Amino acid sequence: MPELPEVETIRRGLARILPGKKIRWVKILAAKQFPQPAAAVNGRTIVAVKRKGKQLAIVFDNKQVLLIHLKLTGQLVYVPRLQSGQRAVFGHPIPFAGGDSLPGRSTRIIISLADASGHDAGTLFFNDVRMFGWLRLLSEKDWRQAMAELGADALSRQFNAAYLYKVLQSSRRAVKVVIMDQQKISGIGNIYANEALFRARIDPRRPANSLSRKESEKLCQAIKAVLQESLKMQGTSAADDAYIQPDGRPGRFQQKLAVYQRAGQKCLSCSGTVKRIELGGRGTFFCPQCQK
DNA sequence: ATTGGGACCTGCTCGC
DNA sequence: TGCGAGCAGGTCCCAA
Repeated sequence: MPELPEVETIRRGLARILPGKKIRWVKILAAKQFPQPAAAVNGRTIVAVKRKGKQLAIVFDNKQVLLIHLKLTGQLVYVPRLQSGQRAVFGHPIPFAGGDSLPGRSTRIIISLADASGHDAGTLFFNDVRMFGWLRLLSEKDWRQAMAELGADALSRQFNAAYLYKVLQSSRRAVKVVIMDQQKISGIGNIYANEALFRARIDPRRPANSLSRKESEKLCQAIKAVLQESLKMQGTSAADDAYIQPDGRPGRFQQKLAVYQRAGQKCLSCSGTVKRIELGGRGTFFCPQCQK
């Protein structure tokens, strides 16, 4: 599922492609996911692609913003210009896109692009098997307000040990649930919450306000480290995971996962076994021997 | 106020 | 072999 490293990888990919391009037309196949008239963005030129937490923002020349949340299975795949009638075919299958060509079974929105002179400049496909993701066209003001409602981005300078300690002190919910609360810290989802807590050797069930300053610092460093390492490997395309980059390639950080989806397997740092429990209704993986 | 649980969705896996 | 139940999970919404 796209979390901070995956969404940032997508942002970087799109930032190389989209700025300077213009929207020719938009085809909305799932109105629920983009409940505005497609014509609202026609003719707009893209000036930037931004991100906070797990949300992407395509900024237009008129300051309006197309805010995108991929939720669990959303994909943004860019296909360069094709001959008319030709379908995009990749050298490797695109998970959940309905095969190795686009549009696929799970394509929900198609955005046709043009270069500055109005010629076809490729197509952006929004695929989403489970249809939880969404796109919204917002004014700059509404976008800023939506971003202000998110907690500090986990890779920003604003998110540091002191910030995390303060957040943790404010709740006695399980520490894992709290670090996944997007209103407190944005960008951390189930994979990296599990991985960061393992690296920091902290039991995910502990009440957030039971962590010392020292433990908060350790956890903060673990969060930053795991997010940065994953980003270097273009994110995690785990089993059952729809995440791919805009060019269709998967990420590689799944090779580095220490606990996520490793229930029953040997802990990588002790003789124990990775255990799976449920916390806040979500699968939680940890090593009961290492994590206290 | 905080917290827990269901709803939203689809495709895949599993058991009968 | 075929079918239905169960499961996965980010976020929102409601209820206790």
